[in-house]
Amino acid sequence: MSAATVSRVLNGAQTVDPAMVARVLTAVRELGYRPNAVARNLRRSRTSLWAVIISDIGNPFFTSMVRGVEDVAQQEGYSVVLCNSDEDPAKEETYVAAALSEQMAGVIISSSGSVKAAKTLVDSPVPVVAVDRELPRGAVDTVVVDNEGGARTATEHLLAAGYRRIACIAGPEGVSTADLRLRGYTTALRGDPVIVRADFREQGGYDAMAALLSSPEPPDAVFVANNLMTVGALRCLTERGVDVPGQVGLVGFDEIPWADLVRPSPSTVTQPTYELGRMAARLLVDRIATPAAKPATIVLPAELHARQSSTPR
Amino acid sequence: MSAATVSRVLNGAQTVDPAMVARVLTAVRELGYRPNAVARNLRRSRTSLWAVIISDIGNPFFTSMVRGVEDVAQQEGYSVVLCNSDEDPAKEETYVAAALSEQMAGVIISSSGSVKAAKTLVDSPVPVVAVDRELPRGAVDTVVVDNEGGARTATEHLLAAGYRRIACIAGPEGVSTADLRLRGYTTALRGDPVIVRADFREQGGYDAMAALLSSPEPPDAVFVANNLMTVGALRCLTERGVDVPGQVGLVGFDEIPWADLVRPSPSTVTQPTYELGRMAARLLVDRIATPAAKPATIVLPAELHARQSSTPR
DNA sequence: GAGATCTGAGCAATCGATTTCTGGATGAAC
DNA sequence: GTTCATCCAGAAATCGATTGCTCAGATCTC
Repeated sequence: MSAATVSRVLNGAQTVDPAMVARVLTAVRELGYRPNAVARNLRRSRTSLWAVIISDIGNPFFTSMVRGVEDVAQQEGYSVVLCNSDEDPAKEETYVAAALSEQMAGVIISSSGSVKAAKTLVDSPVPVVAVDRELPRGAVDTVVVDNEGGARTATEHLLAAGYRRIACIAGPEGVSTADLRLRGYTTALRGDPVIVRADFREQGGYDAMAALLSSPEPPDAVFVANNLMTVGALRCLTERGVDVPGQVGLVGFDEIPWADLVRPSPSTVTQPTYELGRMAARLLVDRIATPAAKPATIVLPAELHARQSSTPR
Repeated sequence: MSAATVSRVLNGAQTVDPAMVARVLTAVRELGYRPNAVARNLRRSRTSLWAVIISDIGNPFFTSMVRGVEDVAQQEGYSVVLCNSDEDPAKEETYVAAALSEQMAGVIISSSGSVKAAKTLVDSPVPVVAVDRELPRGAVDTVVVDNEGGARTATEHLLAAGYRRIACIAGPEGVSTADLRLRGYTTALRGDPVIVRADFREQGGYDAMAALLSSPEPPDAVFVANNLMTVGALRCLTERGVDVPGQVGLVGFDEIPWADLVRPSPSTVTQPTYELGRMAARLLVDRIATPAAKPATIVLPAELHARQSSTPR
């Protein structure tokens, strides 16, 4: 029999005689034949792979999000290729280039801020969805949480709890989540803002907290703009024997795994991370189906979980 | 000019005139030409992708390991496709089939126990490395930690600290790490073993701990066979107001992120997770270079980090 | 200056599956 | 009995880059 017939059988074409179908299937089984997906992709000029480009695979925020993406992908017949840019724009550009070369069916990206990578993506015909962080200057489908609102809520919560000198450990300039959370903080704050920029990593949070503590007028509370920096700040405080929340109150953005087992347990603004990934994947599915549709932006709510670290004074 | 010339330029062949090289390169730049990697892979009948099949993307153990794999991969010119089997043999089989169809250059797998997936892999020509968990019945390159030794050390540590009725919350039967850690525990233990099997997940650890506490003769210490179950056990203990280590001592296998911030901080047997991934990647590189070489097994040491949860009596 | 050697670019085959086109066999209709 | 529609399987083109082979033109040798 010919290859054409086999192909038709394996792709479920209707125009094959049942007896022939049976013959093909037994032959496939006996020979252990496995179609070459590379050749198929070339001929069809499309693949069934999505690239998900995230900026830190070690951050539980992203792993939960990826799970959301993955579940939808599996359901829709796609596989997910996870790319870890490690907050490095050069790595991000490499992965974007690879995704385009490999003719990926779609890209979901949480930008580490590379304008070049963003431009390459937007100029390409590949469907793109931005998740968690907006794509620099890109008019693409986007799923984010209400970063500004969440930060405002956190700051107002600290004010309501009686803290007065509230500092902010912010993220890197140019990353949309960092800037929006900072704006939420400054908007909510009465009095002068005290801002330390850090890098969204644990050590950065530690150093920023240390700097705040050794300033002439140390704050009586901090709002920390992401989970890893919150851990760093907490570690700094406990190492130096600073009483939390007695001497310094604390609220962090993003959830921390097993936050309830940490003492003092940190109050956090939690995001629906799984849902974030799920929505991004849904948008990608829609975009692939109708490439010309107008880009949508979905904003999901962030929620305050008050724990020990911000007990009212 | 012909496509052949362009191909030679882009692949750095020596047989092209410098003037021609320049012409090609400017043309490539102006047209924004991007080679189709799918076609290249088909022609060369190999790709530059590795599949890394792990059993739980939410477990920080794996994310750290993946980072180790990734760093070597990048260095060697490979990209990493991360596949999350979620401890589901069916999913694992799907991913293995996909990896073979897609002509992946290599596979690194932490088996969730599917014999079928293992057999498919071993029978295929694709280079395979097992990491963290041995491949069922597979004679392939393997990188593991000294699970039995680590478990023995943990148990002996509890004995030396004065605990006498030491129970074990073990992992699922048939998974090599679970069985070896259990053996280490029984070997080290003097007296009767008390064993509860669970599923390596948080809820499983919680339930197992609850069962132990409500038994007629509750243990005065537990050895928990992985990190997620350790968290579950700890949560159970703190929720019920059981003093740790006063009433019940605890040592867990695997590191827990920010364990030092948890109160009481859990003693753990830590593995060199990053190194585990790095070694697996190195083995894969070697295997790709010399497919006929004899399979190697590398055993890395596990190290006890004593913290508050196993303070001597 | 004739023949040998070398360089470099194009032609064409190739990877393996998909898909359009083609034609033989079968059956129905008149 | 002839014509025509239908069905199904095989032949062949195709996807786009790579690479062995070929050959024109340049360079070299004696």
